[in-house]
Amino acid sequence: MRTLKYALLGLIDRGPITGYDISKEFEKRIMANFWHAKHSQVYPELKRLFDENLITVELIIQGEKMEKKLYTITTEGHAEFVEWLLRDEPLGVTPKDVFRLRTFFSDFISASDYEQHLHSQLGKHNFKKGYLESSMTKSYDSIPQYGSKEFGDYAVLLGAIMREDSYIAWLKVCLDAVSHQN
Amino acid sequence: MRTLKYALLGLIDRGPITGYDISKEFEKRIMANFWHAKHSQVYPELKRLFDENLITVELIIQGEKMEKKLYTITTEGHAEFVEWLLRDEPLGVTPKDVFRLRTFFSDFISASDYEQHLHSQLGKHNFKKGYLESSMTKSYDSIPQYGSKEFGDYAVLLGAIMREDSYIAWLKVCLDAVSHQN
DNA sequence: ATATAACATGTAACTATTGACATGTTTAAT
DNA sequence: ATTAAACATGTCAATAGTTACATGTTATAT
Repeated sequence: MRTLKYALLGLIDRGPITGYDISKEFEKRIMANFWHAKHSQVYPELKRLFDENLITVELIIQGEKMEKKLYTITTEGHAEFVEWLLRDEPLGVTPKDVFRLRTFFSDFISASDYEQHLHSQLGKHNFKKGYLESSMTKSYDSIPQYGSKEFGDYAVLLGAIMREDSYIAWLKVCLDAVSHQN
Repeated sequence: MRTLKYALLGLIDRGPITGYDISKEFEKRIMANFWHAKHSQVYPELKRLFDENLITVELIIQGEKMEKKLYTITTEGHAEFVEWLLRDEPLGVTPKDVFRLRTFFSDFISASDYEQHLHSQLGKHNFKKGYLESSMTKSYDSIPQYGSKEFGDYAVLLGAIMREDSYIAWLKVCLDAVSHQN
């Protein structure tokens, strides 16, 4: 499906960007809430997009001699990206989730061991939710206008918070069910 | 991380099972709500678990001559599985989501094109939610006791329904935001 | 009877992803 | 001055996962 290709094209279509900054998006920024790739996957894919004439590259020097590569989208690149954006694909496979897998097999461990797991998970998801909510209040006090870059950022951030809320609610239901029974 | 290894060990630990039935779990059953593997990945992994002495195999004949392989867990296999179950691992990377990726880049398409996408997604997730809810009402009228196989089944099914609910709620917020602005 | 779907097990080639290796520069803090 | 963190770009080996190829059996419906 080459989804990484389109993730890169989208970022480059927003304006010239380096491979390093693209990798940062995947690892620390808003994008990390729904896509991920290591730099070892990003650099070869950029090379490939260049070979396919979907992006161009400009070598620039930062400071004394440090080299950077600035990638820019081509007309074909933009066309292919928008064509992908408009596609309506079937729902992909449900995402894998190791904690749900452990829950599925929880009958192999004691109620108190599973309860401990649930508390640990709750802590991690509450922490993540807190971080997401602070990003939200820091950046937005109202819903950005559709058509701006900010709308996309806002929508996926909101989606990430709602996903954490739902996960936390599920963990609490599980905790309730377990603790009322031992 | 070899998570597939533990997913297989867990299924086999519930009782002797064939590779075919394991594949069915991943593709059609409750398990499909949080893990997935094709039979082309399952068969080689079973071979590997056998080589590692974590499972044993018994060849049985179904009907006239059709061969089946029944896998059973060994003492070491059970020990390794429970050891994994009790592990507390850090939160993995956030799952990839192509629709969130499209939303992130929605400023490249018109409001009405994005609105159409949202309606399509809503249809798919509502359908999935309906299917999950019918499985739920068909199988459970109360919360199963912790420690039973049924508790795990129930918990992950409930989690899947809550996940769909949250996704649908998010799609509706996006739809609201877009339709009030064009 | 016969066709279709489900049962049953595998391999091979390819794509996607990760983790480790490898190297060098610039900025900010002490 | 020096050190640590961040900047910046790559490769390589291994693991994970998908798609297509390959083959044969049994049960169910027409």
